[in-house]
Amino acid sequence: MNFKKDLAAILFELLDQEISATELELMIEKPKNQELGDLAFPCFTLAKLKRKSPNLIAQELSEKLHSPTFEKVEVVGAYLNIFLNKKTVSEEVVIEILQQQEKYGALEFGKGGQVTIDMSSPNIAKPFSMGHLRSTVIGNSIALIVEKCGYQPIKINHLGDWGTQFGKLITSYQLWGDVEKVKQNPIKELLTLYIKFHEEAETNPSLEDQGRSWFKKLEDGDEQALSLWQWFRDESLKEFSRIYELLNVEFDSLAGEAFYNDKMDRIVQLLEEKQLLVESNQAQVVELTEEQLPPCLIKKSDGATLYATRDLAAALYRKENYNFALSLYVVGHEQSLHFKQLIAVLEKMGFDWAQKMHHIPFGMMLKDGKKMSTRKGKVVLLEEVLTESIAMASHSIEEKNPNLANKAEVAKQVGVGAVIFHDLKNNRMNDIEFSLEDMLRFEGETGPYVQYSYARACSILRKANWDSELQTAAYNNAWDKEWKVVSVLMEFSHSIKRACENFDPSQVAKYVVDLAQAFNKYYAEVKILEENAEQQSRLALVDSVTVVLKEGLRLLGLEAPKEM
RNA sequence: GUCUCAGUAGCUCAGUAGGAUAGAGCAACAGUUUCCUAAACUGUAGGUCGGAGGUUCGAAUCCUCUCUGGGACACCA
Repeated sequence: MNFKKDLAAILFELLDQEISATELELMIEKPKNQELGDLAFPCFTLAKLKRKSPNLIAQELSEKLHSPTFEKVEVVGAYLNIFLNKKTVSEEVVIEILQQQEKYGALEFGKGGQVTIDMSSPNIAKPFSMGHLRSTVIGNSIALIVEKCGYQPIKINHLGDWGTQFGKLITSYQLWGDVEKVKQNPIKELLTLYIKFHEEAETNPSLEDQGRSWFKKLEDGDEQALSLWQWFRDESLKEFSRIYELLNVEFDSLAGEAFYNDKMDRIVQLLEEKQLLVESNQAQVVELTEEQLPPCLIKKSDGATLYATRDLAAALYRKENYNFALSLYVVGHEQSLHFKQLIAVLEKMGFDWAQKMHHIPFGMMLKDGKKMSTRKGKVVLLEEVLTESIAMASHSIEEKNPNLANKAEVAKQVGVGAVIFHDLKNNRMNDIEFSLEDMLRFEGETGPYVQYSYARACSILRKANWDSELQTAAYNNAWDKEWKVVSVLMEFSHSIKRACENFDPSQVAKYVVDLAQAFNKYYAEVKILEENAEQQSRLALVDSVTVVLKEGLRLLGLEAPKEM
């Protein structure tokens, strides 16, 4: 069902095989405006080759261009505009969707390859902020998209569960902590203790030493330190899992920073063997002057390891355990330099698979135009936002559909959907100014809008007692009013491909909005349930819209309630 | 200072392996429900694509310079 390819093959012959079909296929474009046609072929570049005016070439080609799938061919200036046969194509598309169901749009180019995705990665004992939301939601959608393209995704939550802050936290807990309080509200209480530590440390610098010494004990395997650390970790994870459940995100691995503690010596040793380690200001670094990057710090002057060391160990571990085809890191753009260095060091070590690693950066969540900081307490908590959004969805339901059966469940799906969609609909690199108002908007280009479109379509099928098994109903209309919808339906796979190639879920988000818009227009214009000869074909179209909307939403991590 | 990302309608953004008259949503204004869920649909208005050069049949898109804003740049992650 690749009409571009068909057209390219025909043009290849008509142009005396002077330009390859693949090249021609790349030249074919979609007209800006559907009234101009479904496919367009600009003839400007042919002018030199054929030594004729482009307009004349277009004219000549149009006279020779014939195919049963083309309804007509028009010439506008140097453009060859092709109109597809609406009836043939529409029936083909609709039947394909109804037969393939949720498999529609799937691709195979990733067949079998494993893709590790480093995502979410919140810090233990700290609140799950809006910043972590981005990594979680983008990573989750990329996992789903990559899977749709044949890969096997492995979602890794690289937890921030190690570091000097745990020494500080243990110190603070020993001095002012309370078991019950922590159990009741772990993250909030641990954060309070962490903040208190910093406040007290300003007047009592010896606390810093205590913190360091507790972290040393932790590293040395001190039982008391270790059990406290384990406890903090467990309690934090319990709380995170509540959020992950709301977001409907699961992980294949929770191997965080602590997991790599015993795997770093090997990296340092390897670097030494390859003579890449250089001493600089008492620290051990890998020089990256040829790569025009600042040196990468491997060991501090006191011999302790660093972030980069840990990530090197993690990269190697992932290669050896998953033998990834791609290794993705969904981490904020602030860390771009770090990942450039990381990949450069691995390449220097002779690991050609370093090229399979990709940093997937994204813009920041800003508050008043500035980065949000945990210290100033100016951090927005994701859970509060989600709760608020669900409440708002609930309110809308009471207003618009009070007789709905499972209100609470639907409110959750819609409320959470609004938040996720808001994050995914734009290019990842854009910074987002935090605005509850924008996030909880349910009209226009939003998650709820798409979900609503889906619910409407489902409602029609329900009213019609549509039997989805009837995949070959009589299709007998002109497919004129439905053409816009059909032409969007057939673009699904293309949007998935783009999303996968660029690791960009917004491609799918935009697609799903396009489809919802086309459907809503159709819905307003045509009375679908009208009982006439063409009713069955309209219902088949509506059914195929529900299939694609639902699958598109799924790829973004949103649910699709049948009623709302 | 170096590197990096961004600058398109009042606001939020699409569009960037060069193509036709630069598109949506929100907000504003005017409409649409005896009829399939109005979380919808229709219409009006809104633009020096930050600026200046260049490349060419053609530039929001590519190159150079420049202005503005965000971010990163050695012992945090």
